[in-house]
Amino acid sequence: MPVRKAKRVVKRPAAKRRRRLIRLDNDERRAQLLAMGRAAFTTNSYDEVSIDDLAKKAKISKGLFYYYFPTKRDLYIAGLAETAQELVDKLVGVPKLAELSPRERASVGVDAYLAHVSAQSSGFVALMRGGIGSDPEVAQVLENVRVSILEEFMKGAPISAFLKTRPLSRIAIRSWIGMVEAASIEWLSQQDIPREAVRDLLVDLLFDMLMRVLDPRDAAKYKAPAA
Amino acid sequence: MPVRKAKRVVKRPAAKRRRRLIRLDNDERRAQLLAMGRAAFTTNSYDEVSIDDLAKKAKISKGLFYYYFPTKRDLYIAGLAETAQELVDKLVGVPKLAELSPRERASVGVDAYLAHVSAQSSGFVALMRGGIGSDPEVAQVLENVRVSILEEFMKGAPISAFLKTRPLSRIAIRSWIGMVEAASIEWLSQQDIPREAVRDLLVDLLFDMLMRVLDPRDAAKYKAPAA
DNA sequence: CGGTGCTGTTGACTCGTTCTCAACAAATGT
DNA sequence: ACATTTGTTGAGAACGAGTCAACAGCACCG
Repeated sequence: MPVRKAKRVVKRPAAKRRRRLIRLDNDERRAQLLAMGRAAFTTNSYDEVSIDDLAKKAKISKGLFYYYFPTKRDLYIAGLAETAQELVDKLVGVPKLAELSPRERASVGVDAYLAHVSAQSSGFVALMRGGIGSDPEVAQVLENVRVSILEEFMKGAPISAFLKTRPLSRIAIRSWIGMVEAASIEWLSQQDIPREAVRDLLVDLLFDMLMRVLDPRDAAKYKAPAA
Repeated sequence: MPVRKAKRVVKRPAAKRRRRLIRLDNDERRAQLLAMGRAAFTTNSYDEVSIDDLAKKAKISKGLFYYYFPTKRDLYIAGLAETAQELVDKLVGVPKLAELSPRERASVGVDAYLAHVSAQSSGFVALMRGGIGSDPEVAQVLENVRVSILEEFMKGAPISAFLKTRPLSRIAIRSWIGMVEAASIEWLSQQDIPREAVRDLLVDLLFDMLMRVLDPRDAAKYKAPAA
């Protein structure tokens, strides 16, 4: 019979006082870890965050972390999705959106977006920078935010119709979104610009863009004031 | 006396045929590794690329890699900088740029940019997605690209003056750059849109933007054709 | 031709990090 | 009292970045 590797002897030194386990409800613990993870990822980059540290700060064993999240990436993505959802919720919560004209709707929406951005600045930057380079799941989260937001505050305007009929308009809309994000980030890095100025510029350019991309007949409806 | 771990005996088995070393010139090897690194990072994300693998593919020891690059990050950044430089060079190489009107210059510049983007699609995407989330050096490389390009094909137009006089114009320009990048990425993901259409849209919107941000007196000079 | 010094090259090793797993303990039945 | 479920632990496997002392190829010099 082959020599089996000796079973590891788990000796429990009687002298060492046993720390009483703290047993939490499943959801609570998960929530705790998720919150701590989000905090960590907004202040540090992905690799800088170590599960060992996280577990230490949460006063649990590393093993327990993996009982709740299969991988570190899952924690990251879960946090990102939550951050993203908060942004969407904030915008969806804007009251009376449906009653306004397209232009007013866009203005109120962009304003709410910028308000959120400035309130959550570091969280927003963390969301945008993506953390993990080109992870498809991360990209998906960002994609969902963009689509949700547009769908929401462009409801009523024939945006979805454009997307289908004119291929260029899809690019145009994505471009404008890219513009909003770039503007937000730049705006955060300067203190002194009033929100309304940024908002008006973005809204004006949105309609400038629509004018150039839409059928002339439809475009007339959205005619923007000249500069 | 405690049992000391026996010193590892470095035995050179006579039977084992010694592989003759391949000794390369310093620059050659560095170039080889950089090229392989760039290839790896354009098809895989930062963490997916392992120096062990890279060394294996280059048929060298891992130690040698670190003789040429102090860290993995350095390889990454060196590659990124090269990719970025290629983009800048391409645009700077556009002939007779100085002779054109601002609008034509912008148009030619954007066109060259888009041409490069479509030729180097995966390289461009790799450049934009940044790989490492919020690394300051990576951000610096991207920043340099943007500034160089703008400086180059906006030479003559009072861009730098705007940046100083009107705080909003800084945001406006960054926004437009964000727009160009977003448009490029979206354009790459659709096959069927002619380059000229994207180019014209971007240029038109650039001047729409200038109209809204500039002093009315200056703006008159850049009046864009209506949609 | 044999030394000598420089430099490209090796491979084993350290260290840190993600992720695994069998044993264990606290609650919850029955 | 005993059994079951499930939150929890700690050791360690697996792997990757980065280090280091020794080594080999080559040019130069006598």
